[in-house]
Amino acid sequence: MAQNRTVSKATEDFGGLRMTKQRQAVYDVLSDLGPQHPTAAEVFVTAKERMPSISLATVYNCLETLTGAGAIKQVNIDREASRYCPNLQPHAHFYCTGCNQVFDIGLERGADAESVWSLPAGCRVEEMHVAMRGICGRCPNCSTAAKS
Amino acid sequence: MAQNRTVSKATEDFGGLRMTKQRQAVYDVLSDLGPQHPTAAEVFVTAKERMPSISLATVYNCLETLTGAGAIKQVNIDREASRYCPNLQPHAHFYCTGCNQVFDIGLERGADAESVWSLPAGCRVEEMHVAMRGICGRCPNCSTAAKS
DNA sequence: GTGAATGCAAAACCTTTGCAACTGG
DNA sequence: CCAGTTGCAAAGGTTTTGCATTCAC
Repeated sequence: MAQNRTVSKATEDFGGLRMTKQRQAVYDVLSDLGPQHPTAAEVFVTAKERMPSISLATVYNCLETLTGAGAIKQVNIDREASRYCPNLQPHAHFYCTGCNQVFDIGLERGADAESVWSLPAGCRVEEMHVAMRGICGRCPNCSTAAKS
Repeated sequence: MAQNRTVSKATEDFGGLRMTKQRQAVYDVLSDLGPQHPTAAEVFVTAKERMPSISLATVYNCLETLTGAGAIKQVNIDREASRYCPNLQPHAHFYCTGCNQVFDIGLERGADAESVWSLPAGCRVEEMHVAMRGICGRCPNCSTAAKS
C-alpha cells in the first residue's frame, strides 16, 4: 500500500487539510512502516532521519490531525503507548504476547463485526475497536508456546 | 464466578488471594458501582468514604490484583483513564459520546465474537476487547443527536 | 498577508514504585 | 511469625500545552 507507487505518493489530499511537510513526512513514514504499527516515538525516530528538524510534539500533532481526518487509525492496546496504522479497511488487531508484534486481522468474507452484538435499539455505532491478545504461532517463540 | 451468590457478597474467595479489608472494599465498591464503569479515581472516592485510611495507590494495587485474579475486568477506551467492571460475562463496551457513559453490550444469542474475524491458523486468542463509540439514544442529549 | 502549524520546553495526566510500617493466615 | 500488603510521596512514561517563530495557502 502506498508502496506500489506507479505514480508518486507525494502530496496526497486529505480533505482540505493544510498539507505541511511535516504532515506529509509523518504520513509517509506511517505508510512505509505500516505493518509494524509504530508508536508515536517510533514514527518520530524515522521521521527525524528524513527531516531532522521535526519535533516529537509535531509528530503527535500530525498523528492526531491525520487520525481526525480519517487518513490513519490510532490503535490502543491496554495502556501501552498508542500505535498508528495506515490500514483503513475494517480490521481487528492481534497483539502477540510471544513476539510483541501487532497484526491486522481482516473480517471473514461477508461477515459483519457489529451484528454479533446485541445493541439496544436507537443506538448508533460510529466507531468500533477490536483488539485481541494471544499467541500468533508464527515465530519460533510462538510456535513453541502455541503447542502447550 | 462469585456472581451467583444468593447469600452475602462479603468475604468472597478469589482463588487463594489474600483477602485484605482493602481488597474486599475495592471489590465491594466496584460491585455497587458496577454499571457506571468507574475509574480508579472514582473507586477511590467511594472506597475512601467507607474506609478513610485507604490510599489511591492501594486502590490501583487492588484493582490490578483483582484483574489478574480474574475477579474483575479492566476496560480501556482510547487513552482515557482505565475503567473497571465486575461483569465477567463476555461483553463489549459502548461509550456514548453524547452522555459520556459506558454501557455493557452482550452477545447476540448463540453468536461468537471471534468467528467473524479471519484469524490465521495456529494463532490462539486469549483475550478479546471490543469497544464502540457512538450515540446511545437513551438520554435526552442523545435522542436528539440520534435523529440527525 | 494571515491564520494555522511548528519546535521547544515545561506541565499534565494516569499509573507505578520504593520503602518503612503493618497484618492476615 | 513473616511474606505479602499497605500508605505515602516521589518518580515514571506518554501525551498535551503555551508561546514565539515560521509557513502554506
